[in-house]
Amino acid sequence: MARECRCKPAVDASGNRSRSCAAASSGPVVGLGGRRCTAAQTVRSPGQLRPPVEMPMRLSRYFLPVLKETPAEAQIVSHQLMLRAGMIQQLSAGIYNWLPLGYNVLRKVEAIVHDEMQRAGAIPILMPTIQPADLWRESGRYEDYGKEMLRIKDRHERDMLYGPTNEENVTDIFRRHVQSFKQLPLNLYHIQWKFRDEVRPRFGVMRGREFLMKDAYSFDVDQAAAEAAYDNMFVAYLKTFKRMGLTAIPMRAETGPIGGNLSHEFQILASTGESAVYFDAAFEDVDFSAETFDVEVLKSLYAAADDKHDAAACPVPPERLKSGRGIEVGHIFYFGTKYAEPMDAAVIGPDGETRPVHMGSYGIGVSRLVGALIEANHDEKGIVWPESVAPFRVGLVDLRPDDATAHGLAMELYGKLEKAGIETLLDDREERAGAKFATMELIGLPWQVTVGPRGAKAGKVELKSRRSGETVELGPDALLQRLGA
RNA sequence: CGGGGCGUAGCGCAGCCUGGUAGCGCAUCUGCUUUGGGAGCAGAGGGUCGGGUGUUCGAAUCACCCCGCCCCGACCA
Repeated sequence: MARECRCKPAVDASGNRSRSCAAASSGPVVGLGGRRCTAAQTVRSPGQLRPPVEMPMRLSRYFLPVLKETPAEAQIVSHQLMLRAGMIQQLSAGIYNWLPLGYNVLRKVEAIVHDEMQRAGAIPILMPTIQPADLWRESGRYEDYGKEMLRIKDRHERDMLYGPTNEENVTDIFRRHVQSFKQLPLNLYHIQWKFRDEVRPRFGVMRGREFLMKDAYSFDVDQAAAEAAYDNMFVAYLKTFKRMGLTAIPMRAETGPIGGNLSHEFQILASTGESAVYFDAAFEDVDFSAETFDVEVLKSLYAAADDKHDAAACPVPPERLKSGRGIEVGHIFYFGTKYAEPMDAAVIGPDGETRPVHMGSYGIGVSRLVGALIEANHDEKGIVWPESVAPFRVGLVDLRPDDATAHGLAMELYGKLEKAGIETLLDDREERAGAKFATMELIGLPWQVTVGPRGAKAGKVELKSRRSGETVELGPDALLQRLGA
C-alpha cells in the first residue's frame, strides 16, 4: 500500500459557511426541478425515479466542512481526500457518518448499481440489518462465522446478530413462497448496510466495519441454469463498473465463508490498490463498453491477485503478463445447494421430483466503491470525479460576489443551470480566489466555471475541465450549450 | 488477537523527561485594508489537558486501572 507522506505543516481547516453575500440573496435557494436521469441510456418513467441525489446548491447554504490539513489518522489517499473534502466523518473505528458531499456520491454509485441490477433482471427487495440467530443455526453458520459476526441479544435474551450477509434470510424468503421450477429463474437483491466486526478496520470506507453492500441472490432449478445466472451477473458487473469509469478485472477467487466452488472477484485497477494483481494482456483488448460479452472467453483469461499468483506456474508468457494494483469491489459465487439443503429450500421440477434449489450470491461493496473511485481518480490537488458519480457536475465559482457585473453574470448562469437541471454547486462564499479554486479542485467536480470581473466585463466566463485542466473562455450562451443546458 | 504508538481549543501540534495550575499555528468572531490561486494589520472568544484512583502542599506532567483511536502482523466486500 502506498503511504503518503505524513508531514504536517501547521495549517488547518478553511471554514465552510462564511457569511452569505447579501447581494446574493435574491433568487431561489434550491431548485425543485432539475432532476437528471443518471442513466444516460435509460429513460425512466417518473414513477421509477428515486429521490433526487443532487440539486443545485449554493455553497454558502450548504454543509461542506473541508479541511485544509490532512487529518493524522488517514493513511491512504482516498481516506485523506474523503476527510478533507468533507465527505465523511468517523464516528467509531470503521464506522462513518456520511456528510452531504459523500452521501451524494454514495447515492450516485447506488443508483448505478440499482439500474444495472434491474437491467440484468434482478428484482430489488430490502432485508433487515438485524437477524435472528436461529436462522443462522439452520445453515450452521452461526457457529462457523466467527468473531467477525456482531452478536447481540434483545431484551428477551434472544440471540440476534447484525447481518454480515443475507444468504439465510433470502433463502427463508424463497422457501416460504416458491415451490415450482416454473417460478424460476429468480434473482432477488438488495442494497443494505452490513456489519463485519473486523479486527482492524482501516483505510476509511475501504475497510470499515459497517459498510453498504449490494447483494443479489439467484435461484435456479439446476446447476446449468445457475451457471447461466452466474454468467449474467458476471456481465452485469463488468457493465456496472465500466459505467463508473472503472476497469474491473474478473479473477478466479476463493469462496471463503460463503462457500461453493465457483467464484470470481472483481478488482479495479488503481495505482494505490491494496494488492498486486497479474493479468493477461488480452484484458486490455476487451471492450468493456460492449453490450454483450463472451463470458467463457473472459473466464478463461488468466488473472490473479498476488497471493494466488505463482510466477513459475503462470500459464501466461511473461511478455503477455501485465501487473498492477487492484482493489476488490465485487465478488460473485455459485454455491449450489449449500444453503438450500440444510434450510430445505426446494422446488418441484418438470419431472415431478422435488430438488433443492441451486443458488449463487453476488456482492458489490457500494460504500467501498466510493473510496476505490477516489483511489483510481485523483491528483495532487484532490479528487477527480468521473461524471457518472460526481456529487455535482458543475462547480460555479462566483469569484467576486461584491463585483456587480461578475456577480450578476454568475447568478444569471446559476439560475439557468438550475432551470436546466444541471447539478451545480455555486461557490458564493466571501473567500479569496485561491481558496475557492483550491476547494473546487479538492472536491473534484468535473467542470469548473469561473465568473470574475475580468472576464465578465467582456461577457466571458472560463470553463475548466478538472480532469484535463484544459481551460476555455467563452460567452454565457456558448457555455450553457457546452454543458447541455 | 499478538506487538508498538497516541489521546492537550474545531484541525494540526508543543509542553510531560526535570510537578508550581496551559501555549503555538490554522480555523472562528469584530474592525479596517485587501481581492484571478488557500491575504495583511489590530483586537476578541474558546480547553473538566480521554476518564478514574492514588502520591504530593500542589498533577497535563509521577504511579496504577479503565476507555478510545492509530500503526505493523494474522483476517477480510
